[in-house]
Amino acid sequence: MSTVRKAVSLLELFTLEEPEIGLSDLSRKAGLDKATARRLLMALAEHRLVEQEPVSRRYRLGAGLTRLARIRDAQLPLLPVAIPILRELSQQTGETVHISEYSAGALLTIHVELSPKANRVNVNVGQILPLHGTASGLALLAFVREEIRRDCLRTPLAAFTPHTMTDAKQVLQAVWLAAERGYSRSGQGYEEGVHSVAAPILGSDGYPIGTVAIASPVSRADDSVAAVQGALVIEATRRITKQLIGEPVEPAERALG
Amino acid sequence: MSTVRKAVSLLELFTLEEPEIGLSDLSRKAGLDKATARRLLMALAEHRLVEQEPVSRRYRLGAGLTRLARIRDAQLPLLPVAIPILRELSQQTGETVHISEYSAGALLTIHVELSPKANRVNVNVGQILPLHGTASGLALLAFVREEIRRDCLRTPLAAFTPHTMTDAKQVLQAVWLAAERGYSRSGQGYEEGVHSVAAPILGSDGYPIGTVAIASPVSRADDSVAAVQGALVIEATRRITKQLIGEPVEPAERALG
DNA sequence: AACGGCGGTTCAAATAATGAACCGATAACG
DNA sequence: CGTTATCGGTTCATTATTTGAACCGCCGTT
Repeated sequence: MSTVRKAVSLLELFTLEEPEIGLSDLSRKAGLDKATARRLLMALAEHRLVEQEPVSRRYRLGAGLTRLARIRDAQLPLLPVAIPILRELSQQTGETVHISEYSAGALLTIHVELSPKANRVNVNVGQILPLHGTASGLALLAFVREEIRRDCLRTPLAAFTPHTMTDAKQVLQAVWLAAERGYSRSGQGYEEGVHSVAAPILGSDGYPIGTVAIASPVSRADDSVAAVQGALVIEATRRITKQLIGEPVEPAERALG
Repeated sequence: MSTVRKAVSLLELFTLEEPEIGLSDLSRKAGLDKATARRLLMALAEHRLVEQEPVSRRYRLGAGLTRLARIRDAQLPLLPVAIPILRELSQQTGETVHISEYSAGALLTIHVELSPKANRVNVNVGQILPLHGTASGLALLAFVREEIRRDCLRTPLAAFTPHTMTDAKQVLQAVWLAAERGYSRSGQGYEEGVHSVAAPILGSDGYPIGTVAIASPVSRADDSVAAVQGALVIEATRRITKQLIGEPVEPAERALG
């Protein structure tokens, strides 16, 4: 494993639940020697990607990350634009709504608006979603470049639940349906008991840069609910796309059977 | 130079002005071989710290940074709390206001509210401020732990303008004055023609975690203006501190002559 | 006082990083 | 329309960096 990968994997040990970690703990969790972990941390600290709490001597993520993230967000300010729209969508539907960003062949969940209901779907920020097993993934596949879709479906498809579609043909059917309707649907393909509906956010080139999904307990989902949610999620993503680009964007391509 | 440092220095080449850079360009700017730069970028991309624009093949900062920054900000949510207060402060004074975070022995500027006036001070997000040459630095030094202050003033002090105080005794005088008044003042210590007034934001332990500064053209600054700005910047930092911690915080220590 | 865990350091051995030369593709030029 | 330059990307023998077991001093517990 390259040194850089090890260093970054150290960064990824910090979570919302555990934002400060000591050296020994950190090295154990990363599977690295203490000396190695320390050298990597020092290098990261030099650029403020981590910092050390002076009294406890524990490490935490550094201010440099805030800075870099702001540079990125200035270029592609997804969250500030999307969050109010997601909140509204969550209120309209009473369900958990999450937004994911497409990056390096996968979807990364970057924000969640939780349903106020006691029986709700919980989604974590930072979660990586498989393209073939989630509504978000299907919505993305329905509008990406043909080549990316092919690459994704060529590799063997992992099963996350007994309901996961692992046959490429089957997935393609769902993708075609999503391309036609404008929204995708997935029942328990990634997590048991979770039903989702999703639509893509388009970039200025007409290809998806991410997705928005509404996740409900299966007990509250049926065809008519899905149709309503589908229409709402399409509207939400259109609004986000429009605000992001400054004008409505048409999909550059649609998966067609 | 360690591999990690090289990798991070690649990240730091991306700026608001140039958020997308090609491989050759990137390797030249970093002073690295093209092959080396590429390997580093691949490692970073694997963790989504950078991503590659599929068509132009140029690189840009990745979504993983947004995610990590959100974890950090959840722990220390300076900006969301501070920005509205900074904006107000900028409107009250008509001057440029900036906030910096203390990390690893230096101040990093994390947000700027620019003055609406034509003749204004421009400050860039991401800029690192020297502790002895800026009002922000002096405000910090006035309230940090004795040991940090000593360490800072022991090393030779760089001169950024003919006005920079490079004598530790002289700097200490300014620090003492700042500790007494609650705000610091610096005239052209870092940039010609810039006058600044600053105060510290305190963490729950009573030590500064950052500073807020009001930067004016020297032509608009005199003793009475500075006194007014000083009172305003103290009030702003107190409000930020209070919102951050949940209650007012008294300084743990003051530099005293 | 003995113990165990912490953060941090050392240095010979082992492994990973390096970069000059190369490839094919694309854009610019006379 | 060939020539040239630059792009992103790759290769592999050479080289320099990373590695980790053992060590330190420190602190709180037993």
